[in-house]
Amino acid sequence: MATHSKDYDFSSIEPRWQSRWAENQAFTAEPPSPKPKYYALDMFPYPSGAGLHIGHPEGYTATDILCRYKRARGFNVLHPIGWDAFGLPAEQHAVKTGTHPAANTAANVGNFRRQIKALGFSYDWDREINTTDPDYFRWTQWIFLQLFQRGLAYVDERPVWWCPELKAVLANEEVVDGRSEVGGHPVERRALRQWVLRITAYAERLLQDLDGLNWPESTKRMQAAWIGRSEGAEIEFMLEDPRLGSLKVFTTRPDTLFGATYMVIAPEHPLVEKLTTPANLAAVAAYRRQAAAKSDLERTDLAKDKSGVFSGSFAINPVNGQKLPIWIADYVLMGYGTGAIMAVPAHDERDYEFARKFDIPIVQVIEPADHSNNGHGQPPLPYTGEGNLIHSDGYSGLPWPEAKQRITADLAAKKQAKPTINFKLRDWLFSRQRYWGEPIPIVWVSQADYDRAVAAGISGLPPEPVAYEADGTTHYALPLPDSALPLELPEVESYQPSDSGESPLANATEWVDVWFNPTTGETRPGASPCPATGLWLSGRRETNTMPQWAGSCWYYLRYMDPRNRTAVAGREALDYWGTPDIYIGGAEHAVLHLLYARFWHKVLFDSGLLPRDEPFQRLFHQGIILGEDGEKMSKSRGNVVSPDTIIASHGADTLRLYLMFLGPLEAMKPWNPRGIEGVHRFLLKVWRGLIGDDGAIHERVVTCGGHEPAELTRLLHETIKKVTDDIEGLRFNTAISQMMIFANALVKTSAIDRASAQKLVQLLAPFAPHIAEELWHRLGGEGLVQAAGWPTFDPGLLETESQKIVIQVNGKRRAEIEINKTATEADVVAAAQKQAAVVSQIEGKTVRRVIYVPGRILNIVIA
RNA sequence: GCCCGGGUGGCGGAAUUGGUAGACGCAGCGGAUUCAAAAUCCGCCGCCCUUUAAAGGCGUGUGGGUUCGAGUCCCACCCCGGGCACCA
Repeated sequence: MATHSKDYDFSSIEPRWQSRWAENQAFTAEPPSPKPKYYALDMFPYPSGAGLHIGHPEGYTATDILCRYKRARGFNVLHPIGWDAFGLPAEQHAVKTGTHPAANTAANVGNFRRQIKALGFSYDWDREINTTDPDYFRWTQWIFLQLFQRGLAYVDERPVWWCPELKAVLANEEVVDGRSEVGGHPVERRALRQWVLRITAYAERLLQDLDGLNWPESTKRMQAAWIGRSEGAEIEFMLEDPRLGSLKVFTTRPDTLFGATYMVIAPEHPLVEKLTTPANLAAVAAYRRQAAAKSDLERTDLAKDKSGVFSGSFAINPVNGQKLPIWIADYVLMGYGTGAIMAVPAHDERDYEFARKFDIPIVQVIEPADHSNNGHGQPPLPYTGEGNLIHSDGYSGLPWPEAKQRITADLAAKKQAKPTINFKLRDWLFSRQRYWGEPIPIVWVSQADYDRAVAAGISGLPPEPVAYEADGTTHYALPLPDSALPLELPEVESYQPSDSGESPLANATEWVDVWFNPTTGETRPGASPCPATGLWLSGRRETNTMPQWAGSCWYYLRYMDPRNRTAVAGREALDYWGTPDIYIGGAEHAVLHLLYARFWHKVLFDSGLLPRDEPFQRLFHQGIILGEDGEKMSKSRGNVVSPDTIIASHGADTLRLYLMFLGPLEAMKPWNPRGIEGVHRFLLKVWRGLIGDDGAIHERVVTCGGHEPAELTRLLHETIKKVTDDIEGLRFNTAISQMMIFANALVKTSAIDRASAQKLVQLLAPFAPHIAEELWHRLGGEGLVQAAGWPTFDPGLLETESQKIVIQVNGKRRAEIEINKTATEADVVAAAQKQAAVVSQIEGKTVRRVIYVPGRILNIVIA
């Protein structure tokens, strides 16, 4: 079955073994069994037209090494791949060419598949999935309906990013610095009806559960910061004019309440109109118009320069009855807390800046605790550090955390405050006005029809109806029953969104306007007469589609049981495979994808569908591979390296090895085209160390024992230990170094036992599987190398009788001695004192101290 | 501005709990082989002083500190990369 090449001919060896693996179904995951399982997950790619980027095989090689290693160790391995194939680039291509995005997507997937197969990854191709496949997105839609039913999906008018150039609505994450992420076109704000998922309901758990995860700390911190939990209190301020009621603010610093000198409400705050006195009407109106015109970008970018107007009204400070002027300013955001604050300029940088600009009094109420000791006057304001209260009747002298508790409790007793927790995390804007996404399986009906559906007892309804108002009528959301899934995309004439921003689906009137039977999910064209029998409602389909995140929120579940027709995945598969044992992918998904997937997973866990409440126990980010010039690879820079080129010139094994040898997996590292020769030479060295010029086994490989030098045996066992430890720790670069060291010894040795040679090949197999299979076969190995198990090392062989001790004088290395392991400190000192270099250093000096670290170092300290 | 991560030869990078800095590889230099070249093999390869060698001095971004001993720990600073950015 091996090739007949005499020298290392990767171009014939690699395809040969790839087809052999396919024929043998070598990487097909076994059904659930008592065998231990190992599930390694790659972030599946978006199949772009550009083909595989060198960064893809970096992470994929890492998981492949782990999987091949685990298979050798007897694990039942699940190593799947698929395609995250909905998305904007395919849609834009469709708009441009008029061809269906599915055609383009299929072509790209074909290209990606070819490239990935050429790298020899041990994927279970029977489990390949594609998010655009109706058999797949049927379950994406099903999960959406679970969210809907649990009251976690609702509709709302939301200002969204509209890009006139792309004629598309963009999500926040697709807008960078006021421009579209794709193409860099300017964007503006528009209010549109949107689906929103209530991820904030899970904020607390999403934050709490980060604790137990084996993730990069930086990623956990980023998620925690994104969720942004902050503890404080909502405090109610009565308005000076009691007819106007009260104003609620959120603050994390109730202890500074005596320092409040004004209030601020956001320009969008509902009380703005009531609070504005006639004299200020014009100024306020002008300011609101100005604020509304500002994009979020401008609002944050011009952050340095505070702006605002006085409303003319006052609020009453609940602790001291003082009158506080109420300002309107856009540095307060309507979307957070109550959209109103109490401003304490002495202890908040933003309030300080504002107060200085508008000449508002600044009252200090906290002083540093050690202030009285240093006696150097007041701290510079604004002072945001720790300290004790001053100028706060009844609380002065208290440390601030205690004052915070007491003031909150005292006001709470009077029903003027309540302890509150706020999150920065916002609900997830879940709809897109696009064609190439999962249709949202919802039909809109009138209130009367909704009531009829309720009366008919249809299932899947949320606790509260989801509805919106337009043109004076209210529309109610009815879910498609499971039996009507998948809801497929209709054919459309144009993929171009309308200028109004509605999805291209809105133009598919036959699909959109229907007679809908909420019990069976059946529909009939709306233009035809209402069917005579059964419950038929006049409905309009939802025309928004889901964002690209949807399909990737749960794909790791589908891999466990990808052809299941009746569930996301069968219970047995879910219980056996659990969740991935490792998930490797780029750090660019640190927040959004990983947070959204955690959210969905928790919802499904709450539905009793999943055995565990976190999807990714262990997460690892591979680093970015930069171009030769140290810059990010990009077409425009012309520094892109294609895997195809390298495979053609050096082979997949060399590419895999080199990607791992570049540096630590997590590091950002530049591509050096000359470095690849080094690892290629290493493979050649292994080949020539084991295979003679005639293509037969090299004469140094002996079958009868006793000829292999003990040194080589010891090095082999050191190598087994090092490679094993390094694979477990994802330190592939140093594992390869160690194999190189062994290869250097191999070509110098006169003899190596065949069993030792086979062990070397087994160690190499996860990294460079093709050459390893070939050598394994030529060395007489049975079957595939992965079936041969994993070599173990003999700790006894790693022991030596003598040891090297470094001799230092005053901490500087002066000599080293080789001495028996049984030597005592006195023996070592005596031996050291015979060393010429030591003698010349200590001659005529007094030895003050001797430090001996057994087996390592002897330090002689002299005066 | 705030929060992380990182600065080690010409280059990518190694270095247990603080214990020989520079493993492995690239590039470079010298040699062997060759008519010649490629490939391959052998040797050298942090910097400085020294004709050479021996010996020595200096070296992990900068400046201090702790320690018998610091790439590793502490303090201050500089530079690079990433994230967040009026969230009260």
